[in-house]
Amino acid sequence: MHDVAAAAGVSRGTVSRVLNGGYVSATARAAIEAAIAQVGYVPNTAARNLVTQRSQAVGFLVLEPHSLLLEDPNIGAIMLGANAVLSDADYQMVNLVIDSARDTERITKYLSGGFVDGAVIVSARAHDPITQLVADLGLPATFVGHPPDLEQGIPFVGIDNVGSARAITERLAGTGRRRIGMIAAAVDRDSGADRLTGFRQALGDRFDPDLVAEVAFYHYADGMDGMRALLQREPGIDGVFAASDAVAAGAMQALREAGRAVPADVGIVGFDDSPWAQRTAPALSTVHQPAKEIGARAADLVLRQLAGKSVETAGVFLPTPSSGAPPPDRAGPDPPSLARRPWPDVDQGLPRRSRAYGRAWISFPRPFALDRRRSP
Amino acid sequence: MHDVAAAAGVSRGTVSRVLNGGYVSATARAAIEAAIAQVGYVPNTAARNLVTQRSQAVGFLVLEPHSLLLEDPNIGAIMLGANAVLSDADYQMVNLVIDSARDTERITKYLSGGFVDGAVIVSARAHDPITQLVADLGLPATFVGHPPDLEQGIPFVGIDNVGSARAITERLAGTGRRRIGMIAAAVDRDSGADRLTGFRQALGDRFDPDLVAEVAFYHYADGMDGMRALLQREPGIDGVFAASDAVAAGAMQALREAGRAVPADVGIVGFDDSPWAQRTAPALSTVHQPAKEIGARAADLVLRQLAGKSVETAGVFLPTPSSGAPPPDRAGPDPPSLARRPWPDVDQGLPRRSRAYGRAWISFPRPFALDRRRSP
DNA sequence: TTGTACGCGTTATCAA
DNA sequence: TTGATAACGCGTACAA
Repeated sequence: MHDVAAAAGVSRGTVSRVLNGGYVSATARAAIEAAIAQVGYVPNTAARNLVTQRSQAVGFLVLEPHSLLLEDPNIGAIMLGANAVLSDADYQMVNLVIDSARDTERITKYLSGGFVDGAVIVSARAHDPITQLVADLGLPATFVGHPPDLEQGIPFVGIDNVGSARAITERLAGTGRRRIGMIAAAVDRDSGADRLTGFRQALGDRFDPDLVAEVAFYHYADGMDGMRALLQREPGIDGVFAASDAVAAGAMQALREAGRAVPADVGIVGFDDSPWAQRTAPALSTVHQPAKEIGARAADLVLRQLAGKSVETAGVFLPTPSSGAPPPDRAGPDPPSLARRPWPDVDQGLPRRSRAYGRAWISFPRPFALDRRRSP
Repeated sequence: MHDVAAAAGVSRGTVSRVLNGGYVSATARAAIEAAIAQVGYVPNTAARNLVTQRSQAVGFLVLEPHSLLLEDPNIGAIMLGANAVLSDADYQMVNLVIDSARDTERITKYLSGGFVDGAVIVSARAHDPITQLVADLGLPATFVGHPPDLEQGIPFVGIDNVGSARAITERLAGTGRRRIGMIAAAVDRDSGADRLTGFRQALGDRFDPDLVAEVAFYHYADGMDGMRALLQREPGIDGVFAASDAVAAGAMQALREAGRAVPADVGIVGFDDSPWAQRTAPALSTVHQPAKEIGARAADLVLRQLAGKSVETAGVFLPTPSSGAPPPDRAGPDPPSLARRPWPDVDQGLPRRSRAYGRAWISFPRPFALDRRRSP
């Protein structure tokens, strides 16, 4: 900058003003811009951050194993949605995966060091140290999912996991399955716990804790393990609610290995409406989750806080999968009915169908992939 | 820091010394550490960066569409490998996806602003502006894949795509297929171009340009499109080399829709040995690519430059898939033979088998998934 | 409209 | 071993 000022024959203050907007004469501005181009000047962000106390960056915190970032298209889609909003506002999104005590330590430094102005936090559990840190720092943040009770005052955005899980379980039960189990993943996260709750609610008296296999993550491999466990406990199982599509895909693999036909012998439903749901054979019925929009809203809530606007700290529930109304951008004037509507896939653009069922929107490849009467 | 110094009754210089290591008396150190805890002091990284001219962060640049980061387990695995090495050295990896002119602009600022000390660059093409920027900045960097000719002096790490593609194509041809096509993705990247070259070399006189469908990305959807195009051009096609496993999975879906059986009617091979390869039915034969290690080596090369060590700028070719030797950590004393060996999957840990075939290591789920004589 | 000068929070140099 | 003090590169209040 010194060089630029010298080349343009002005003071550094004037250079700074043309960079940031201030009263500058046209001649001075022209001279400075020429000098900038000539010298190849780029502002030093560290110095700017130091004085402005801002970084123009927002962290995207994921409290899951690194591998899940690749496995789980749901997290990926949330990330994409957040990134779209952030880059649009000229913020740089910084991915921060916390998977160990060492990660926690390094990222604690990162967050407190002024590297980010705010954060979107995914998969936080109560008592996660990072959650506490964000609160202590007063870092503008938004949770994806229910916040731990501690952190009131931090907004969140999510879906009605309980209602959606209940709805798809009821649908599964409606196909005449008698022994219905669940592969419940990540019950230490609110999403996992809520989906289990919804499953339990749907089954009521018929709920059998023995038919719930708990696994750690929304992971293909965990789906295989969970399904094997269920088969061992109850060979007569004929229906399974998998906590995510990836889990469902793993479960189907385990069933194939066990020689069970899907959906003839065992019906499976998933959750997320991710690409997994279509790439299984047969394609999965699943709950549509507006993952990209969740990410976008979460990022937007961070940006609003950054702009000093007021924000509802109570939380935002996106309507698509759970409120009984179709997603806003596709909503017709009528209340949701059983009429089919075209539905774009999460990220492939392949046509699917969705239907309001109870309080949930369920996405499926055929009228209903599980109906025994329709499968050969 | 001022507060800490005051609370401990020392100068800021002494505080800085206990933070960064220097001669400090035990009593002073104790007093300062107590003060740090009491005040809840965290160093300001922006200020530190300003004076040290370092950020302890390394960028992971991907010059692909955002969605590919989710779709392509290969990029993901490279990222994981890089991140493991970087976090181990207490560097923060920052993900930078460049997918538009606006991204380029924002990330240019980010890179020139001192936000990162170095970069791992994936999928760069010649003449990518970012490539030029990195060279101009003198930013310590490593390319994954061949570097564009321009940027000599920047090291790279890759595999022998030509040789591997040739080997697996020869294997495919060896199963008796007569009309063999290729779905060539990303031919504007070196990996895509090289795989096409290898395919062409393997077929020699039998190479028919009409049987090559070029698609933009290593994408499931592109695989479907490519396969449809091939089927239209040559209904009698009976073998396909897909440029990646995701492309192969898409191609299989298209074949399924067209009523062709795999591998009975059409044999397919892929590339990457990613989870895609196992989750298709039947599972794919594919070229094993040590993606995690590629990422790790690339990150390591950046770190070495940062440490001022000399680095071979010519490039590193990892031996696993292409050099004719088995991967270092699993290599026996003997030269590779046709004997089977157990092989852990890229990230699932499921057992697979690999075999040296010509210059490439090929990973497959059965003796050879394509052998017609072995499939019903 | 412009230049001057101070301060942002650290590290590094030097003399003590 | 410690304490002053000068950078680091920039934004901005203030004076001109």
